[in-house]
Amino acid sequence: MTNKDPHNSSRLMSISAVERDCGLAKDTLRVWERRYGFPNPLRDHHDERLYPADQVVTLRLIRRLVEAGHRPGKIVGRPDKDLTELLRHVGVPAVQTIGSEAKQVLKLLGTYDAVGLRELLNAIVLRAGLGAYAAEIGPGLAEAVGAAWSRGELEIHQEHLFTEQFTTVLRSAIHAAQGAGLPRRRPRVLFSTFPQEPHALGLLMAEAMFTLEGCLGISLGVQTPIPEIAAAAKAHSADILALSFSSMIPAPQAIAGLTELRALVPENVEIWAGGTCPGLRPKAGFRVFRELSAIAPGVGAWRSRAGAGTPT
Amino acid sequence: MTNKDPHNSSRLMSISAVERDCGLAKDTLRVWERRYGFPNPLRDHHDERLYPADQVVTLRLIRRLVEAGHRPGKIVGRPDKDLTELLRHVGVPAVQTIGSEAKQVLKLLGTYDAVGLRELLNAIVLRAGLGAYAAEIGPGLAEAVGAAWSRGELEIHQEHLFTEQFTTVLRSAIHAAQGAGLPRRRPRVLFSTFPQEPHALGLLMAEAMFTLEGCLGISLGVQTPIPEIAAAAKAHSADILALSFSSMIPAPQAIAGLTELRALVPENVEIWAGGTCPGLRPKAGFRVFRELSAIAPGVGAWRSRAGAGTPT
DNA sequence: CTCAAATCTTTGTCCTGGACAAATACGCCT
DNA sequence: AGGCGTATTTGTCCAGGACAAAGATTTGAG
Repeated sequence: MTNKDPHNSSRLMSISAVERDCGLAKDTLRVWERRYGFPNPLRDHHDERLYPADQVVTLRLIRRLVEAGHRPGKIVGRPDKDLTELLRHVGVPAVQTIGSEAKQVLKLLGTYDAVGLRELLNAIVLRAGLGAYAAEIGPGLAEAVGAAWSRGELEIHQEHLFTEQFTTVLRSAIHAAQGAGLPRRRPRVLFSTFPQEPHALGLLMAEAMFTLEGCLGISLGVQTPIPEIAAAAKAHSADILALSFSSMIPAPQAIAGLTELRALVPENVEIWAGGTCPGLRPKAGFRVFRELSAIAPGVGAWRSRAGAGTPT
Repeated sequence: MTNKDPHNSSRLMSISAVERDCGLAKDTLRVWERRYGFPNPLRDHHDERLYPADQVVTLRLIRRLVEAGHRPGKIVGRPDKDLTELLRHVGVPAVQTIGSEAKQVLKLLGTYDAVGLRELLNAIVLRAGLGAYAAEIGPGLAEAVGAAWSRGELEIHQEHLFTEQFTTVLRSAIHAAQGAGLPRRRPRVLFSTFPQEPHALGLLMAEAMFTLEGCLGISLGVQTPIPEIAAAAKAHSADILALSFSSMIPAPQAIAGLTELRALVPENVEIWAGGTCPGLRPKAGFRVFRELSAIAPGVGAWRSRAGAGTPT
């Protein structure tokens, strides 16, 4: 067996370590090298790729740009300077409004202070409220952390740590909101993602927005096969199916899945899609929410449409 | 581009879907086919593999056996009957003592009832206590869920859902225990895993055990590079580094990592390894805990060794 | 008889280079 | 401007070979 990995040492990384670090498949790394001449790794004595640290950082920049909708052919091989310039124009521009919190988060991640981070996030959610935390501050902080990672200022496991703490705080805030005064009433909303989509963050943020509107929420977790989503919708007599997408799924596949789902559930069950999937357009049979803030009015509209909004 | 996936339909799965389902790398699936003649997928019009559902179930059985230490060469290609027979002899044998809870869990997973599952787990942790929940019931339930998955009675996303709910409940119980009366005192324990190890469950169960002993805990999350573990140990002046392993990491690599870590931290910092890594043996420089129940006496021994056990 | 060192076998990961369909961009027409 | 057909880009898959790490087995020493 040959378990290539320890090469994190001495600033040279094996292809599997780069795959873990950058989230780029080995096949993709190899085909980019063939096509664009980058990355350009060294080789060990048995011709296995060894990626220098600086190329890994460049790959991180590329990864972010591709996620934001840029095409590899246009950017792979360009110097870091160009890439950072392009990156300036992507992402949430509201970073300055949460600049001080973001700085604190990065500092806590730098000192491996998970507890401090959780306390900070808890303080933020208490001060700003669940809505702002989920819809504005959260995405802003995630953006800041992702940007720091792509600049090489953070390691991937620190981003994971942030996600974990952020998720924990958000989940418990949702839980608290569900238990609080406000009586729960329809729509009954079912949350999940398609099998190709492992990201839970967007889903959870959506869940927060629906919870604030007093909806009844049921989370299936991520990566549920489409037939099972339909089955669960029936079992729980859901009114709305909320599906979250990132750029992991290409838009046509998302649309195909949504259409398939549409055919499996009754007409009166609505399908709402959201997330950061470049090029996902609304079509007959489902709605697309590009902003979390659009959820609240959407729920209001649903309730007017549905009549009085029958309790439970 | 060619994003192979939707083939979950019609009971035929693409190689990438099987990889996700079974946790077996595409390369591994192909080389098993070449070497052992199994799996034996159909091909689509462009010679791409299409795995029938029954072969996928067999692959799940094989996956579990390999995880438990069996060698592929001895079991790949054997009929399901043999595999199920072998599986009877692996895993926690205490399943009957928690049979009724396990049955409830499987039922709740079957009806996609995440909330009910969380309530059940919460009830269990309150009744049985954190220690029994983390050290006995948890592993037993995880075992039961994994076994049901390998028998084809559960889909992989349902196992994920269980893990998520179990983790949430455990985390909040740990949190509650930390806040409760019992004053926290040394040893100060730092938790993490090596970069190749993404499983958080074992780590969290260990954290529960240490918390019950009144230790000061710091979790770095999973997949921390070794130099960063050492740096965090220094920054937090940890007394013990607790590392968790599953069969994702082969034993020699775990030992190499532990030895590397040993060289990076002062002599007086102890390194404790645990988890289900077949063939991980204690060596000079670090201890190996095969059972969670061994942690409590271990902490007691540490405190006697360290003198009175200085507070904070 | 126990344990460690040396030898043999098994096994997962990496390699090259080719292929193609899905995804996207572009140009055209209404 | 917006829908449709064509051209280009791009990620994933394939075959088949190679090898070192992991594990099993044998050998040798105390």
